Amino acid sequence: MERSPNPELACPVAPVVDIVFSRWTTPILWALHEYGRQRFGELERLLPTITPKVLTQRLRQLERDGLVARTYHAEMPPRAEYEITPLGASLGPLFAQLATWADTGLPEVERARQAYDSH
Amino acid sequence: MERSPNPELACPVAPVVDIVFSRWTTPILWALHEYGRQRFGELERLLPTITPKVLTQRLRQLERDGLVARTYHAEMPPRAEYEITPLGASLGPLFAQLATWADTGLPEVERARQAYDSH
DNA sequence: CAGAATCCGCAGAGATACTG
DNA sequence: CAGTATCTCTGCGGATTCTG
Repeated sequence: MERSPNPELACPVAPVVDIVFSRWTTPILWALHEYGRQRFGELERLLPTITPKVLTQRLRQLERDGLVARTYHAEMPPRAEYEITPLGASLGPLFAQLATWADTGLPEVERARQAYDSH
Repeated sequence: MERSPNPELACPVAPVVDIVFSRWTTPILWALHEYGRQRFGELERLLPTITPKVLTQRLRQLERDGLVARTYHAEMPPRAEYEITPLGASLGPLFAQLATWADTGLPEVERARQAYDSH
């Protein structure tokens, strides 16, 4: 088995992380996956602490990466709707497994932290 | 089905992301998982672009979270070894599924980006 | 060798205000 | 309503230096 000189690049997980697990992307994808198609304002209400600027940035990134689809209606008032794409939905099992790991993993992490913090 | 007021907190994936997918954590875990127990300098060599300060920070975080174990030998010269814990190793299937998703997902993302960038 | 300490730059987040 | 336009500010991360 040959040693790769740079696991940072060889690590097959790293590129996915940049796409799927950057700031705010998982809560956005989760909201769209759970509650279906949402308007911009609805997403703002679902994610109370995000600012419109950042929400726009993340939605654009997700749209560019093909995980989210945007449909814009130039009515008055304007209407923009966001929904998850098949590619985005294909992350579902992954998120499910992540949630499953969290069930037992997070408590263990919490215990490890308390043990560590009390020297 | 009741609507949670804050998917950012309700999203069961979010807390895991902070622990597992913060900067440099996946390449480090990957390296320890692939190549087994490593000394500090060996990790530095495996991750050529990381600085010792950041490597130390991330290793401390991973140790505190119980994903990595550190054994220190106060010899001369000193020797510190890092290995993945059972908890850290329990992320293996997750990483495998992530890598599997990458096989088909990354090319699709790439196509989506090119389509988006050419308007 | 394995780090700690310090200084520094800057990308990205947040707050606020404005527009088609 | 669905964003943009500025501004500010924090925290990550890099570079450098020092030590047991």
